[in-house]
Amino acid sequence: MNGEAEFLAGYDATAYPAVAVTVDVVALTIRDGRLCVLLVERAEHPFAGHRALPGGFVRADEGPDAAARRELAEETGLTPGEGQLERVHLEQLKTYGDPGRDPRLRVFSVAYLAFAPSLPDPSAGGDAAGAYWMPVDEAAALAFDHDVILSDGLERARAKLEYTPLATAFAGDEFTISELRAIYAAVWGEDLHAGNFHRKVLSVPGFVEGTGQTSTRGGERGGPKPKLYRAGDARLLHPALLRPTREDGVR
Amino acid sequence: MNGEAEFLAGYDATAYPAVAVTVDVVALTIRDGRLCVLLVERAEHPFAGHRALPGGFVRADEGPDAAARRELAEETGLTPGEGQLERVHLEQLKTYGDPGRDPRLRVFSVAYLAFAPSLPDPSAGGDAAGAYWMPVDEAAALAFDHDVILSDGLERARAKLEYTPLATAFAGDEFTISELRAIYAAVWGEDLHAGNFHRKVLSVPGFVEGTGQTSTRGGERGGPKPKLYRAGDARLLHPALLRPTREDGVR
DNA sequence: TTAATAGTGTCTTTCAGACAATATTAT
DNA sequence: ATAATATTGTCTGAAAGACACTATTAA
Repeated sequence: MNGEAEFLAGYDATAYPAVAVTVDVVALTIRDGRLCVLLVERAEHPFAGHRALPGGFVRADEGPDAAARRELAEETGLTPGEGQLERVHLEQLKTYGDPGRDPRLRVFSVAYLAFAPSLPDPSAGGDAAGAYWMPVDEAAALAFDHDVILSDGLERARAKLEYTPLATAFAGDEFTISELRAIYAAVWGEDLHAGNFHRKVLSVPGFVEGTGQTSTRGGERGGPKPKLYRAGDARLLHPALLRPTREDGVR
Repeated sequence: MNGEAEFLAGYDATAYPAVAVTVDVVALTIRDGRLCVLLVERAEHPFAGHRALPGGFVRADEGPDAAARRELAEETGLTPGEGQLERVHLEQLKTYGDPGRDPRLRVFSVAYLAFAPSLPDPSAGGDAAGAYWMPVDEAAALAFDHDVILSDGLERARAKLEYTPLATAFAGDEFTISELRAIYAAVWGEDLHAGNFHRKVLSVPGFVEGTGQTSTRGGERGGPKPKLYRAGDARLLHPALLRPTREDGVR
């Protein structure tokens, strides 16, 4: 059968149950050295009082990418055009559409993954009274299937840090190698050897480029003033930075 | 604003334009040493006479995964329960939902990627008179945005072969190292060094396991009888088999 | 001074890739 | 016999990881 073709040729919108399409965003940032996710507090049933990923309906005149960026802007209080929101890395994660995942009607949710540099508390901007950043290891019992979505997003984020330079999306314009290492440590949940990490990062072509500048201060507990770097022009890391303690082969 | 929550609380199905959700499948197989994709011939407008990826509407009682497997079964003539269809690897690829991608109504398509061992011609089974396997390098000018979906699917497939043992999903139950190498060559579009590939495959834990058997015949143009292997229990290849001529870093 | 950090050097092991060599089989 | 293939061996260079070392700075 010519599935889609045949179906749509005879499609009558009123003959089928209503379907809604939303976007949900797994927005990650680093705060105080911990990996945090943006959550909202639900006011309405179902799951009233539960935490959930920020999200909303895809409007008729926008694609899902635009909807995700709009939702992220609404929840974080960032406004388009100032460069901040544009610097947030946003990519599609996966679509969740099992029957019953929303008790009210059939909802397909296109989930997105966002990497943001440290942002002000979302309650400051917008009307998101119940929005905040929460460490990912404390984020549980989320509404709907958002626990699964968050888990999938974290795994994707951890994998992406291996073979892309996206860790720099968590940092400011200029950063030190130590700050970059802290990002990897927060996302992967394990410490990395400082010396080997330093040499490795500088050896990957296009990962970072030096600014020629040096930080005005050393570390909080001593140490020399580190050099400053900015993101390079590589889109893939080669060779990749592989996670350490991944059990071989995953049988 | 509590995006999804607020919206859905006040959701009235008749107050919003109709939205449809379909699945489209990029089903890949190897035929005569070439990577091929399953296509259908469209009979109806729009894009009548054009080729398209097989797909169809997600029914009310099934999730998108089940819908994709059902569509694949309908187009290939494979029937569930015989093991053949179950051995096809199927994974979600990406969702496409830009306004205007279907000229009739708003359609979100959840695309899937399938790896199948060599299958009979689809015209034999089912009622898919206009369905066939076509080499991917000849598949162009597809309906809707299916060129983009196919391109995304091919890139995903090429990447997956690097760090997963999914190449074995293109092979039969038992295969030789040469056959496995031919699969890599077909998907990546470049020849691989026989000696190095052989040693590499056997050195990755859990990639393949020997059957103790030997092929009954050597190659068509001579050579010793090769040993037979089956898929091992690894779900990730470590270390990975990286593609050769990828330009460093991709700036 | 003390302790912590930045950055570099060294060594070992693993692995990728080039290349060679040998044995086996279809034609 | 000839040519193609399967399989193993050898060598070189890249790269990961463990560890050590020096220089610099905050407290």
